[in-house]
Amino acid sequence: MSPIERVECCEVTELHEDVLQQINAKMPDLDSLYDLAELFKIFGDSTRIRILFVLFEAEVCVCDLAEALNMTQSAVSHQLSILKRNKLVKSRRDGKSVFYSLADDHVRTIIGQGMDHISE
Amino acid sequence: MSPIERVECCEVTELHEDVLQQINAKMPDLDSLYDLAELFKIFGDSTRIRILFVLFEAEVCVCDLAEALNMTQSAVSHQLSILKRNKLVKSRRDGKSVFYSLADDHVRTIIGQGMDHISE
DNA sequence: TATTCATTTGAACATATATTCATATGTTCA
DNA sequence: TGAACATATGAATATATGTTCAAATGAATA
Repeated sequence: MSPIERVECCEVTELHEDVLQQINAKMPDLDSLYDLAELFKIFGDSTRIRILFVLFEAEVCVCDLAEALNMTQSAVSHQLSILKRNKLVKSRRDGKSVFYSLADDHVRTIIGQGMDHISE
Repeated sequence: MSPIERVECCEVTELHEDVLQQINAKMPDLDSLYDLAELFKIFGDSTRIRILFVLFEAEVCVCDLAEALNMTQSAVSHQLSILKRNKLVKSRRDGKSVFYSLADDHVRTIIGQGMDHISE
C-alpha cells in the first residue's frame, strides 16, 4: 500500500486531501485546458474582436477591413492569419482580393456570452 | 453638404462605402469592444482556467489551490488577484486562510461554450 | 511580359504579462 | 507580545505577442 502523501498547507491533511482528490477527478486533462486557454486568447485582443464584429455583418476583403478598423492592411492580415489558423474565419479569393467570413456561428455564441457578461 | 470621403482600396468606391456604413452602424462602441477583449483575456491563460475549474468544484483556500495546481502560492495569489479584480471570483477570510469561490455562474456558461467549441 | 494592385510573410521592435523572489501584511495562539 | 502560519504585494526577469516596415507572392490587365 502506497503511503498517503502529506499535504503541507494549512496544517490540515485528511480534509484537504479529500477535496483535492474530488477536484482532480473532475478536472479535464491538461491538454484540453491549454486548448481552452488558447481559444480564449484569440478573443482576448481588441483588433481580432473588431474584425469578428465586422464579419458578423458581411463578408469583406482585407483592404475593407483595414479601412473599417483604420489600421494598416499588414496588421489586419497578420491578425486574420491567426483567426484563420484557429479556424474562426475562412477565406475565399476573388481575383486580386481575398474575402474573409466567419467559419461558423459558434463564434457568435461565444462572443454573445461575453457581451452578456460585460453588460452585467 | 460634406464631400463623400473616397475609399482608397480595391479601386472601388461606392460599393464598399455602402458596406462600411452598414458595418459601422451595427458595431458596438469601442469601449465595449475593449471591455470584451479584456474579459476574454482573463480566460486566455491556462493557470487562470485551471483555477476556475478548481473553483467549479469547491470553495478552496490559496494553499490548496497552489497544491492542486502544483504552483507556488505567490503565483496563484497573483492570478487570484486578477480574477478578483475582474469580479470573476470572490474571497472570504476564515482565520489565517482565505477561501476563494466563483463570483457567479456566468463564468461556467462562458467556459462551457469554450469547451463545446474545442470539442468540435 | 511588364506593371499595378491586393495580400501575405518575415524580421525587428515595443509592449504586455506570467512567474519568481524577497518582503510585507494579517491572523492565531502560546 | 512574540512566534508561526497563510496570504498579499512589489520589483525584477523572462517570455509572449501586436504592430510596423520591407520585401515577396499572386492575380489581373494593358
